[in-house]
Amino acid sequence: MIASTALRKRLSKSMATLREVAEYARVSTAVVSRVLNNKPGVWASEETRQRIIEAAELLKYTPSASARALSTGRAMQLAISTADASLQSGSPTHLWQLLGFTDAAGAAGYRVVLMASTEVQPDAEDFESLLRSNAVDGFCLFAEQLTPPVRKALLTSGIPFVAVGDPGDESIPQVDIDNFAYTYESVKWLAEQGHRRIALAEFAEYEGGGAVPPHHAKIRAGYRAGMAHFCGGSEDAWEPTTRTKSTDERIAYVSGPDSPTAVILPSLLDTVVWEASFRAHGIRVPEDVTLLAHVSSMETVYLEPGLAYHAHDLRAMGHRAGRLLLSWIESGVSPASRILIPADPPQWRRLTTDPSFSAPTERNDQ
Amino acid sequence: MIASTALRKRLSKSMATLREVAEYARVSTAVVSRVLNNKPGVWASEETRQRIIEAAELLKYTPSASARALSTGRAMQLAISTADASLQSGSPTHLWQLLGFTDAAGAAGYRVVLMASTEVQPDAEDFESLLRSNAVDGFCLFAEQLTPPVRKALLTSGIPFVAVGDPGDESIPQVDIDNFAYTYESVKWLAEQGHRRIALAEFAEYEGGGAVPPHHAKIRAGYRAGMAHFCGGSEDAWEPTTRTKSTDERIAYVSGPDSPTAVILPSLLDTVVWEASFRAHGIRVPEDVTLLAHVSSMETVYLEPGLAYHAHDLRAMGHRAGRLLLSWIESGVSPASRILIPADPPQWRRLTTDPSFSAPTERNDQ
DNA sequence: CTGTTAGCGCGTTCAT
DNA sequence: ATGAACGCGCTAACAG
Repeated sequence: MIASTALRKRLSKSMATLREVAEYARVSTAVVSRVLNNKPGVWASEETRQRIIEAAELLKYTPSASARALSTGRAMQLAISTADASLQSGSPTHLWQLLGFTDAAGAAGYRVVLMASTEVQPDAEDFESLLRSNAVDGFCLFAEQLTPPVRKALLTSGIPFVAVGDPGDESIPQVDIDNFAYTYESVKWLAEQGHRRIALAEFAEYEGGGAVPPHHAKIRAGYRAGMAHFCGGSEDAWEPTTRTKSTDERIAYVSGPDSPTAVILPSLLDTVVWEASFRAHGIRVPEDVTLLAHVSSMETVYLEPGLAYHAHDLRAMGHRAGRLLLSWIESGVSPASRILIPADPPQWRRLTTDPSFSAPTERNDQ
Repeated sequence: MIASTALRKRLSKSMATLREVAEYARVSTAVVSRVLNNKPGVWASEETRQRIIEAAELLKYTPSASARALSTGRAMQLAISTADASLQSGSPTHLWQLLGFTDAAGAAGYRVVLMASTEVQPDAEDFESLLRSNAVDGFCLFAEQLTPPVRKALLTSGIPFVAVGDPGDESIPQVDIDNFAYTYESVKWLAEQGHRRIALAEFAEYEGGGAVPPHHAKIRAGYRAGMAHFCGGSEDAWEPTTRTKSTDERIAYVSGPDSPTAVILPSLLDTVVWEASFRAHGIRVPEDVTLLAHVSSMETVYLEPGLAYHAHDLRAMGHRAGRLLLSWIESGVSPASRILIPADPPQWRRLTTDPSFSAPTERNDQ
């Protein structure tokens, strides 16, 4: 086949093989392999050792990934599925987790392969066939992807995998934000600012039939625990949703005499929308209403001055997931652990060109 | 080594090899390979052919990626670098392009590997070593990543690659939005709505020393051409920047007697910010000022009713880039082409719960 | 301690 | 039309 022949020629021109290095250094391939891989028990004459290293450098030797994979049975590759609703919709949240995961993999010499999919739910068969092809050594999944069939396929195959987020099953290796403590601390901080009537605005995707996602349950639990401890309890009306509300409804939430004086919001976009609604109607932020944004630490720069924020590091989260997965792969035994990432303490977004601004009762302790 | 032994055992239990399929079907491995790969010149007795296929299915045979790669010299993998400022900052724009690229790769049987990096500028050595390791057959880069050293490394190596966006060099294979026509059409549409004084608000990252990015130059050229053709020219003051302006400055832009009556905005976030500024100061959108948002087609759902938008399909763009790269890989010859993706026609965002809203002088022709 | 050799699983010539 | 044999590049077992 012509293409094949041409290919080989091109490759043999630019690629240095282990054999070539060995010939150049006048030793056998085995020694080269052992020296370059730092195998123990090689007190090779320090002189030949240098000769080998120099030869490899001179010839720009790079081991063939496929040959090594074939020989060792390890592809040195990790897979991550894109069959996720948030990711498909462009969520930076998942992108940061993905990047953090990739960092961890790269630092350990692993590559990350993206599993193609336009679906929002993964197909178990995709995992199985990729697994059988021996192209990857482990999987990373976002929590929502861990449907019963996928979970079963992964567990029975014995392949290492890790979940990012809260899959609602503590027995599988996972890394998540500590959502309970996170929201609890948000409430605590707002209480320290003098607030007692604090609202928690959440997404409402699951309204109308869907089940409450596990991480939302934890957020609510943390909120209620905080309210009970620091504010003498809360009311159901203080848990509005973010997406079903119009500007008028948002205004109404904070206008009554017993209405909340602070609102915890779950995303940057919601924060911008709520803030716009308030400012457009003469409600001052933070003087009249304090908005506490739950955001990623990468997003804080986009927050308007006068907002409070409580940030978590999603990239670190993905990184941690990668390391957990790698520990499984390299030890061969499932860590069976559940890692919760703590958040930084809440803060005010102070940077402003308006020198008259000052956040009320500033506090910034650990 | 214990781990290695355990590994082999696990693999041999769950993986079916070509040899096993051959033994099960009582033929030689060569025939199995030919039949399963649909090689021409195989009028194998239709009966054995069936036997082979059934055997493969029964044993859940999946070819070993590394073995095939080693044998054919093709890894069936494409690489995409993450060393990009926008991507690192969480840009959904690049994420969609990435997903589109992954779609195209997956459809052709290729996997996509993510090159790890926390940097915003890629290192040429990363590409070269990955290339030498024979782990990928081609590269996809975002335009900003194509710095001189990287470009040189790729060109001299002869490895197939493609740029997404505008690298400012038409000789290399690339896929981009047709930014000239895009902005030209935006102006045309606004002119059709009755506007004559139209502003173009851009990012200002390159102000203060940086060079004007190639795609911004095209956007401006399209804007000016459109203004010259449909509005009798434009003024320099109608090209403000989006990030350096405060609310007051934005208000000022549209408040004078000769100020713009329409503003073209480059992103969803800017759109939200400008709109909030206007509404907060009693400037009605779109009655007083029309805002035309340049967004991705995936984002239109987030636009407030009353905004105009002009969307492009970033996912399709990434897809097209993937196909271009694949054509290079499979033909062996550089396509040396430059593909420009057209945008959909501008539209009003009409969906609203407020029945009193109606966009002025609606037009929606192709 | 080092060199020789046998695979890893697949694609592909060469005989038949 | 089909089977036997070789090689891709590397690692790991076995000799020396």
